[in-house]
Amino acid sequence: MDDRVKNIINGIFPITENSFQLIKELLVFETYKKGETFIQRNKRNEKEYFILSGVCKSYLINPEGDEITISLFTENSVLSPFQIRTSKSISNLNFKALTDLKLASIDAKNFESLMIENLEIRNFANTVLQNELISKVEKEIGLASLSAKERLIDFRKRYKMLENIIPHPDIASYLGITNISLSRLRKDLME
Amino acid sequence: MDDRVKNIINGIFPITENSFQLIKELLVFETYKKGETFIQRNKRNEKEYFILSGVCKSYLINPEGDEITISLFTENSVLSPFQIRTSKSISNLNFKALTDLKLASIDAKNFESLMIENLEIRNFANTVLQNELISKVEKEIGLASLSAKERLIDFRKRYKMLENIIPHPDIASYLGITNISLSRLRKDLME
DNA sequence: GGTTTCCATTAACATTTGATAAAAAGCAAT
DNA sequence: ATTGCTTTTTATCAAATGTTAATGGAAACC
Repeated sequence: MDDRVKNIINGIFPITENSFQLIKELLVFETYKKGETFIQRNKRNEKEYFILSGVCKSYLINPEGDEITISLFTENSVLSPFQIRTSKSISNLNFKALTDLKLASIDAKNFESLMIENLEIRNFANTVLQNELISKVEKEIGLASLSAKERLIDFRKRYKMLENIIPHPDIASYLGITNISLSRLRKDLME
Repeated sequence: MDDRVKNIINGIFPITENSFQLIKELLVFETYKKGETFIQRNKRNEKEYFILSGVCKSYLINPEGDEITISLFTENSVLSPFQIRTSKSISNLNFKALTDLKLASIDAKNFESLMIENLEIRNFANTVLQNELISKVEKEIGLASLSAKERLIDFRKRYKMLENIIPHPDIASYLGITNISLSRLRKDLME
């Protein structure tokens, strides 16, 4: 299991075995069942996560009571942006498992201590932050310049098999449409 | 003019006079006329900017040849995210002045050298990066969960007088709608 | 001053998307 | 297999948005 975390980190910013040992000692493993909400709004989350297997989403609840999918997080990625705990709107986000989920977590305060004393870990965290920003800008570009049908086509490229694994309403709200409209587009794209 | 830059920096992350002097020596002042594109796609931009006055946008050109507004940047803000020069999609962005524009620029390589040797400046740059990410997530939340009319209402709150200053087609594409639709919504909101 | 270009609004029509309800298809547990 | 539950699809109608084109006005240019 530890090796899975090492692979995730090295896929983002390679670090030495010594640096990884510092992280390894602090790792805690967690599992959640499909449908479980494991971070709730306004409950300060003081952990960073590595996704070992499964898919989850960040979401918020609109005035009508619907869950709006903001981001999707897949296997072998880092879940929460490091260092960002100050924004009110972001702290309102919930996180829910969309499939059975295996996570490795690390206490945020402990991790920040590591960042201060270890340049490699700091660079890793900074790279995560940059990647987050890049992916946001890319999604921003997609939402602003593509039609719903084009966004679905783009989604299929970026998230391959996810359409067969997670509930369609979650995909639909990620794309900014209803699940009925998603169903129509799916039919449309089958010719 | 230097003081303007100092105020912008201190509004984001306060630094000492000594640290500011390091930046001050490297500042170059630039002006652009309304409508000028001052960063063009694929021409690597090796500067960071402080916006002293005016408004500008980042945009890309879709296959139909239309300009799609991605972000708006207003007076007293920092324009380009530090350290992010690697993403292909982001390097495809253009930047255009939407009003007459006064900028202070600093060579990116020089600035990075300052970041390495000066902790305050590094923290400032990191805060800019975090703020960028926060604002992207907030925009993402808005685009996914609000109707076009609600997005316009939100836009008016966040950008106050901008609607009277910059061309409506730029606002419309920022909101993800056509300028004709924007015109209808404007009429609608006047009751 | 006059011309030209760009911008904002409006109208008419086509297309897309949303809302609601109902039917069909999967899936899990017995 | 059958029963329930959830998810996905389909149908119908209403609302929102896009497209094209025409109009009027403001700003920029010569």
